[in-house]
Amino acid sequence: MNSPQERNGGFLPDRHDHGDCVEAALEEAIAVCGDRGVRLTPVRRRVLEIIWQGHRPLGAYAILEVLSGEGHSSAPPTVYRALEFLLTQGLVHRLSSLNAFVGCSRPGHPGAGQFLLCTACGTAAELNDPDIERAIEHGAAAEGFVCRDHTVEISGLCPRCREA
Amino acid sequence: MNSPQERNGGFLPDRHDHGDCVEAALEEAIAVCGDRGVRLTPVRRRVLEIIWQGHRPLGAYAILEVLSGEGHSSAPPTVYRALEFLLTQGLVHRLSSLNAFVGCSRPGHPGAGQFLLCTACGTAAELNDPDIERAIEHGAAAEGFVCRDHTVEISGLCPRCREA
DNA sequence: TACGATAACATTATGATATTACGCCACAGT
DNA sequence: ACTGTGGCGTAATATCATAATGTTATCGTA
Repeated sequence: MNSPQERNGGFLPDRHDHGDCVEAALEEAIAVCGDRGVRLTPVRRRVLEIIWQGHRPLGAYAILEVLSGEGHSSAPPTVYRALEFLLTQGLVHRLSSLNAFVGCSRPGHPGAGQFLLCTACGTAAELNDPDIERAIEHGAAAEGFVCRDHTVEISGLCPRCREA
Repeated sequence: MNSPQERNGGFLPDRHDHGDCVEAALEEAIAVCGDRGVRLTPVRRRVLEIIWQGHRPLGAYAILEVLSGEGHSSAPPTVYRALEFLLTQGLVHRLSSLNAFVGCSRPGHPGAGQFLLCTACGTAAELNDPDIERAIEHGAAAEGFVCRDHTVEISGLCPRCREA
């Protein structure tokens, strides 16, 4: 287990106790929401769980399918509302190159993060590399541009797939 | 006018001869396609022109609308096929955070570039900042990840909008 | 407990983006 | 002229996301 500040962002070993991952993410989400006085309702909580269940980005309609299969009467707005909440609270990230969502490994922290997306196995890893952030900030400033947000999504092969 | 190697990637002054921009982009595209023995057909050429007509990213359906308004009988596949060609030849870039397309300022060169997207006026500027590329490559390598491609899209305020 | 305000949610419909499938036609090489 | 290929037109459909409207749940207040 990593520190509570940065959990499971990187590529993980073949066998880790994934139940623990999900549980830890949930506990932290509960804590974050509690601190902020916002409500992690059952739907929101369940969506977060579903997202954490894989270490790979999940599309909104894939989440919807899981929800629907559980008896929750659900339609797209249900999922998108939950996602919007989770995004706002920094509990998940949106990957625009995949139109998909992934759990945030540093909830409660600012910053957009950078993502490594394996095109072979679909897993995602989150970086929070200050050098990358600095380089971006610097490059933008050189053009007189003020950064508000950034999307950094790197596709390629993860350590495991690279060998195979 | 900039060098033929890097044209109009950055934010431009209020009044520049935009007809020249478009014309130069087209000439270079013709040259690149000629060198490679691929065909810049009328549809492809016209789509490239339309994209270059603004310095802002344009959605596929916006392009389609322009084409349709010109008597070309067009449907989504027409545009997407042209875009796919232009992307393959490195003549345009796709901005996944906007689902939109923008002319490449360095056609014929490798690399994905980085983009500054002004949320106020909608203009886009392309960077090709080696420091950013290095930082990304380095950060990825530290995770044992092999980069194939990357998406770097920075949203914020361009120099002009920042003042207003 | 009852009340009113607000946040969360359900439902239906629709908008926006992108692709599949199929067939025709133009053009280059023979 | 024949033929193979690539490019394009067309219709249908898949995929991703939001608008609009009304209902239900929750919370603070009395």
